[in-house]
Amino acid sequence: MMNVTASNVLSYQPLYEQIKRMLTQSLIDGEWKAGEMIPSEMELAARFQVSQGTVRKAIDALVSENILTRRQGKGTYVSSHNGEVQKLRFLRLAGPDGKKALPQNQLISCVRAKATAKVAKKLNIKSGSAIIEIKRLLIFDGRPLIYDHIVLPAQEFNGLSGKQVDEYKGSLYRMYEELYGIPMVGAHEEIRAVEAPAEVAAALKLKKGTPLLQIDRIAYSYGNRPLEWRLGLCLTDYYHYQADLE
Amino acid sequence: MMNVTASNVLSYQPLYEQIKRMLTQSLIDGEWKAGEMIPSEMELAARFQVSQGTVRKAIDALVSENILTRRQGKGTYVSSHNGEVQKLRFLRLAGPDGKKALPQNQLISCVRAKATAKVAKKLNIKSGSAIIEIKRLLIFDGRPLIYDHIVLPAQEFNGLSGKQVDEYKGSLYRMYEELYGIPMVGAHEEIRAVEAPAEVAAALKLKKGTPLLQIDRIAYSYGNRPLEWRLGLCLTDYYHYQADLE
DNA sequence: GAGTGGTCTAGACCACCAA
DNA sequence: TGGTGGTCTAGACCACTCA
Repeated sequence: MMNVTASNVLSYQPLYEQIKRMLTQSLIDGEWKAGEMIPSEMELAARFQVSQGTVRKAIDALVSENILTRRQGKGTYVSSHNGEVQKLRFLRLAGPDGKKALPQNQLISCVRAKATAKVAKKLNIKSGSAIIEIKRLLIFDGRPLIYDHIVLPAQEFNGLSGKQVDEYKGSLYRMYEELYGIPMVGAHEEIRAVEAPAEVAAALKLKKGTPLLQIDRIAYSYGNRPLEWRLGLCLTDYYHYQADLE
Repeated sequence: MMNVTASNVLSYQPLYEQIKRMLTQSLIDGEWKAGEMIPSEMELAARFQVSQGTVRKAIDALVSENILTRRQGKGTYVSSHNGEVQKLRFLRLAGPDGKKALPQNQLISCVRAKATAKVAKKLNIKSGSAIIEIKRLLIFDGRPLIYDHIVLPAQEFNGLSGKQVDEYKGSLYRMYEELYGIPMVGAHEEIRAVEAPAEVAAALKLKKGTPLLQIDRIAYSYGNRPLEWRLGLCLTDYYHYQADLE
């Protein structure tokens, strides 16, 4: 067994933290891809020369971050944006009944461009780097409610085209995963109330100046690596954004 | 030791779930109040006739819900809204730097009234029950940014007056805890973008119709008991609402 | 030094799933 | 039936706090 007490005092880290980091590294290296099963707890315990309980605690932490998913009797899997529930994982908009539903997707444009200083900062890339810009409408119950402006670093999403966006009706995160091997595991959102700009008002068929919910989102892959910036403008007359506090 | 396997198959619940429920009941019964230390893990293990590890797992669950707080070397405490960090627990509004700060509080009114059907439904009380209505401004960096309308069931907050609201500058949740023994442990929020009504626009010194973030919050005490309804209207030019997704 | 939470182990047994 | 995750135990030892 590993000698716990001998670890460097100045950089003391519990064993399960170290194992958590090693598991994360394996995910970054692509040893296990989204949707796949990882080795059993006993196998991992043998690999890392620790007890099953310690591996379990490391996995617990990753499960609570929605990075891994346990299925009793089957195994532990890499979380993906596939499946009915997972597909809506990052969607916080719900109807009057509090229920969420996958919207329809209507592509407006998908072009290559160069990153402005503002965008470069959001994506942690160099100003002027190649980016891909997507604009689209999201349609709930037949009503266009969200105008999305999405920016991706072109280097990681090489060859992405509007055709692909169309094919993956509405679920871009599933597309990132399946076509580019990039699973998004978290996001940070800043929310404001703004007046609808002319272009957006026209697309959503609203009067210019109508109040809209502006959701400024940066999405991250493993290791807090920002790989998508998204600015959504939402009409919140029928639908609303929901959050739970603890 | 308790016989785990003998528990009713139809209603099988892990031991630690049962213990979690018993701990929650003790909190509801007021055995331990906000800010107080609960018995040590060994003491609880002896009381419930289980191992320390099982008590630990029950406490883990309550800690992850922010209901209990561990302090290594000292003990496990009932979470409260006191203290610098805890005070801002339910505040999601942050400045341009992403930092949160406790706002100043300016009371507009505090009156007794009867619950309309809408309010009664939110607070799960009978229509026509006595309620307390508070209106106030929250002031960040000298700017009035939030117009709050707060409704409480009068039965649980007997004798609450504007004077008390003033004394607990801005931190109502601390007041609920200290004066009425009611710790809020969670909340559900619905967020929309709306036009400022005349009354609110005047109070915040804005043009009528300015887009504001409307935060409709129900706050809960132990056992998901709703005890506060709050409708906040926020100017989000300088500050923004922030959320993290996983 | 005594008491608390935090980590780790080894092993037993249960619940669930698939073949 | 065998493999997976899930629960529970008993005991050792570490890290932290405070008197």
